[in-house]
Parts: sequence; structure tokens; C-alpha cells
Amino acid sequence: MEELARYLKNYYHLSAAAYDALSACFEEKIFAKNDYLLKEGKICRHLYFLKQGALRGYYNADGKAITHWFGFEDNFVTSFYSFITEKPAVENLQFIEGSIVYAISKERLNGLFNQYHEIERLVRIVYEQYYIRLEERYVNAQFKTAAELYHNLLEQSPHIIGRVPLGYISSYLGITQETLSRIRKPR
Amino acid sequence: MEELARYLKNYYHLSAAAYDALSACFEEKIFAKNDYLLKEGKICRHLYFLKQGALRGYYNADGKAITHWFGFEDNFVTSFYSFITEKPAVENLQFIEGSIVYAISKERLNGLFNQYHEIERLVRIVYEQYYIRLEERYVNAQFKTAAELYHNLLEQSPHIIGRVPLGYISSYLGITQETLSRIRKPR
DNA sequence: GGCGGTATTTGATAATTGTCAAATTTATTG
DNA sequence: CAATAAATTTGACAATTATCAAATACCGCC
Repeated sequence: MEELARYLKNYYHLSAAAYDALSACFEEKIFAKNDYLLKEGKICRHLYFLKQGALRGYYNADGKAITHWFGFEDNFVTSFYSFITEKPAVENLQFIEGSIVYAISKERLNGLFNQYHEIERLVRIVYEQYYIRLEERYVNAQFKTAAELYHNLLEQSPHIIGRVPLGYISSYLGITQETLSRIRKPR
Repeated sequence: MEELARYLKNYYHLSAAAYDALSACFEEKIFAKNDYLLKEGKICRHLYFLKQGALRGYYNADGKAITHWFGFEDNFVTSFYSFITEKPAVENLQFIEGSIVYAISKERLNGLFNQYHEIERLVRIVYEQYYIRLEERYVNAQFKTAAELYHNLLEQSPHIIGRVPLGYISSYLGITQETLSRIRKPR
């Protein structure tokens, strides 16, 4: 776990003591591709650090799965809505690659918040980052045509394309698979 | 300011000491309708508590002002993107009613974070709430037709309609003013 | 290498929403 | 209470994207 230690210390300026306390609460879990981290209807009571792999969040709408979010290694992930509100999740979190996560319960995390101000700060920063990304996506979705959305994604998040089935990407962009296919076509 | 004290203490469980420190940093400002709290290109270095009134955030896209957000009394407001990243804002914050705000600089806020863990917690909770709201809007925007968006807004946020010009609402919903007008029409 | 299933592409058509221009209603102000 | 400006509605039409159905490409696996 040394790598993680370095990462958290550098990226979030976590002290050794706070890191030790945090990592002592982590439970390592291994998942296969297509496994679920969370199913809709369940309350998400954990924050996860995705050590390796990738996952998606998707909603079921009219029997169709609509992917609205991707998570990749070295990020904190959870169903923020459910985790924050403690209401049942309306989304599913499914691994799209074999993955390793470190889980920490909200209960334990709240305990750490009280002991280590820095850890609450870390989580504040995680929220900030997610807020920013969500806002960017929201603004893009409202202002851009389907083609622009795709080309922006190509530019800004090339790691997503090629690693994720196009059907997931199309719903992520808010368009149908057919429209995405046509956009990708050499014109 | 007693009202504010009660509000923050009840809503965010702020101690008297932390509240005093926070409110001591507040600068009261009064704005007229159509005044700007922030113009695009400027870095937003303050968090604001909107004591009274209402404002909107809008982007300029193709010469058109697209409202993407509303803020009402008793909420913390800012240009989160700019405030968090310390990059120039791409949006404008404009009052849509005469308003009173209490301003606190990011610098002072960071100072308070170090003195009062509770205040950092308060801000974390503010971010949580904004995240949740943004996610709801994002999901709505992707899944709903224009008519559904409007009727949802009518149900969930009736205070917005009637208090805000329809042109702002239409762009908030991601549709044109004409489309909104047709949706509102008795069919 | 061939099989079966999934993912992606293609085609034809329909639905939704946007655009532009103008009319009308509503609000503001001297 | 005009007079003017601003906000909202209406109409005709175009563009974009969705839908449905089917074809093709791709992949893991025996």
C-alpha cells in the first residue's frame, strides 16, 4: 500500500498519522468485470478508493441502462447521492474491468473526521473535484451538439474511449448509440 | 443578524464560538436588481450567504445568456467553479431581485477552517448539497423531455416559476423560450 | 477456424426541438 | 395614462436526434 500512501500524501497533503488512521480503516476488496459495487435500492454506506480498474454508474430508465458516470483508478468513488443523503441509491455501480477497491464505511469516516481535521478536508476536496467535473459535464450537455460532445470527450478524456464500450459512452453523452456511431463515421 | 445565527446553528449545528468567528468575517452588501455579484473573467474569491433576494448564474454562449442556476435567500452561493479552482469565472452571477448578501473571502475562510473544524464541516456540507442538486438537474436534463422538465420544475420548485422570467427558466431547462412557451400553452 | 453472442453500424422514417420573424401581451416610466 | 421597452407567444419551417429494424463486425471460447 505504499503507493497509495504516497499518492494520498502528495495529492491531498495528508500527514502520516492521518494516513495511517485512514488506511487502517480500509478494507480491500477484489471484483471481477461486471460485478456490482452497488445495486439500486440499496443505501450506499461506504466511500471507496478505486485502486485499480474502472467502473460505471448507470440508471435504469424505460428498461434501458443509461451510464452517467465513469470512475477510474486512483479516485475516490461512491454513489454520492446515496452516500450523502443516506437514501436508497437510484443508480447502479458496476465494474467494467476487474478491479481492486479499498472500502471505508461512512460511520468510520465520520469518526475519522472528528479525530483528523485533515481527513474531513480531504473529503471536502474530493467533493469539490466531483462538483467541478459534474458542472463541466452539465454545461457541456446543455451547450453542445452530439458531435461536439464526442469530440470534446476525445480531446479531454481520451482514456475513456477505447477502454469503455461505445454503448456506455453514448448514454454518457446523452445520445443514442446510433447517433454516436454516425458521428464517429468518417464523413 | 440573530436570525442568521439561529439558522446556521440549527441547520449546520454550528457552535456559538464558531458562529461568532464566522459572522465576524461577514461583510454585508446590498445590491439592486440586475446588479452583478460576479462577472465572467474575474476570479471569484468569496463565498456569499444570500440573506435576502435571488440571483442567477448564466453563461454567454453564441451571444446568448444561458441561465444554468438560481440561488435564493438562506443559501450559500458563489461561483463554485471559480471559487474552488481559483480560475477566472466563465459565468456571470446577476441578481434578479434586490438582495442582501454576507461575503467572506476564501482567504479568511481558509483561516477559519484551521481554527474551527466545524466551519470546514459546514462548507463540506454546503458542497454536498450543491453536488446533490447538480446531480439531480443533470440526471433530469438527460432523461426528460422538455415538457417533463417543466412539469417537474413546477412540482419540485414552484418558487422558481413566478419569481423568475420565463426566458431564464427556459435556458435553465435547456430548451428555448419558444419551446417553453408552447409547453405552457393549454393544449 | 467456426460458433454464438454481443457490440457496432447502417438505413429509413418520425418525433422533438430549434430557428427566425413577427405579433401580442405585459411592465415600466415619464 | 400614454408611450416605449421588455417579455412572451405564435407561426412556418429546418435541423437534429431518436426510433425501429436489420445487417455486419467483433470477441471469447470450444
